[in-house]
Amino acid sequence: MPAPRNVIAHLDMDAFYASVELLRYPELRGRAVVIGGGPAHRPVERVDPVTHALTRSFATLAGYAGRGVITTATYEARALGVHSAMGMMKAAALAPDAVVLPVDFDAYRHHSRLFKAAVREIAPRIEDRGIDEIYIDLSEVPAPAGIRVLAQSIKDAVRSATGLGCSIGLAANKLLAKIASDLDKPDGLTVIGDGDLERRIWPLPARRINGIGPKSAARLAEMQIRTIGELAHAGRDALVARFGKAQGEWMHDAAHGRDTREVVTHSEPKSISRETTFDRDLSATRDRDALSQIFTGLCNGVGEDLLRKGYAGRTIGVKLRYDNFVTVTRDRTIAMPTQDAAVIRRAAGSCLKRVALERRIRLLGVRVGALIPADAVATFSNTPARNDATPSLFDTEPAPDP
DNA sequence: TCTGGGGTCCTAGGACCC
DNA sequence: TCTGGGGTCCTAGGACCC
Repeated sequence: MPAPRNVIAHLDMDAFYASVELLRYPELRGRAVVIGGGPAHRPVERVDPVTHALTRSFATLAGYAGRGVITTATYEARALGVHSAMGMMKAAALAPDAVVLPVDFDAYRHHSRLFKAAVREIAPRIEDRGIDEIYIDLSEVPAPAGIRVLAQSIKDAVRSATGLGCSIGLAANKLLAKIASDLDKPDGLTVIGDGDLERRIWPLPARRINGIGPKSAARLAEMQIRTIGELAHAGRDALVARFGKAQGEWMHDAAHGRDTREVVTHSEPKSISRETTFDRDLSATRDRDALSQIFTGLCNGVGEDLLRKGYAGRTIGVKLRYDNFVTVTRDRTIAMPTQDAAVIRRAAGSCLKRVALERRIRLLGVRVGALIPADAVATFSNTPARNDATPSLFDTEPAPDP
């Protein structure tokens, strides 16, 4: 009888958005390409009237003006120092000749479904981690030729289903599998076995642990902790003293490669939101009409999303970001879950009345949380809500403006 | 030339309840 | 007329991830 094994894979698509774009524009292969910004930078196509040959002209970063960040860069662009989340204008200074393409989420979602379906054919237990990543539980999947061969067959299946490459990390848990998938990108296949922790994981920066971000990394650096190995030797008590019990103990365990999280094959959404950053910062007084229109549009958008996805929610909130990048949120819980844009707008409008509107605003968002499936609303048992501002049927007051 | 949009989870204080 | 205490809900902010 074979010993029970725990085999977890983390699969990460290589430069996903950019790679999907290269499927349609193969002439860009080998060039620095970045994805980001709005539809204004769509390539212009021209058919020669005589030869009927199709030529496309692409926008470059040099001609880019406006707000926005890079969502994905090809490896050629990354070699020039451009990376995701970088402002477009900063990227333009580094790589003026890089081609810019607008984001096309519909296309990425389509290819996302394709690659996940291909993986599911081989290994049905997968956990969604967004559009371009999954964890795969391979513990029960037969691997007569070994797990490396099994992982390679998954990579092959993804490529034949989509034409796209991916990197896979294999380990005994999600934490190590995630680190492993990043070790040999692109087109990687990395196995982290029981004896590999000290040699392959400990030299890495602490930041590579999923859950240690820039703030935690900076605080660790203050303690002279920069690598995962240094974190492992830091001592539980010192970490608990600095970060609190939960986070300190978690960090210590993570540095020792310990992680007991399951692969979660199904989850329900907790919130649905829409937000937008304006082309220029808006004033609540001078741009009142524009702001009001945007606000209504966001509420309608969230309402549509709730309807389409089949959810209703009772915590309605707004988010504002001022010109100085300070962000505030306000929310309010109503008695009955809703998916009605007018109800959302009324509740969100009342939240808006509780924020300062002196500074100029660069972002406005609307969120609905505490979701339940829409078909469960009829049987929703209403725990008497405090602070309840649900408008009744008799409430004829017009919806407040922002 | 600053810094998107969609999410999740955690913390912490106050209200409220038993 | 100093000092309960545990549990849940609500709200605001923050860290982090893709």
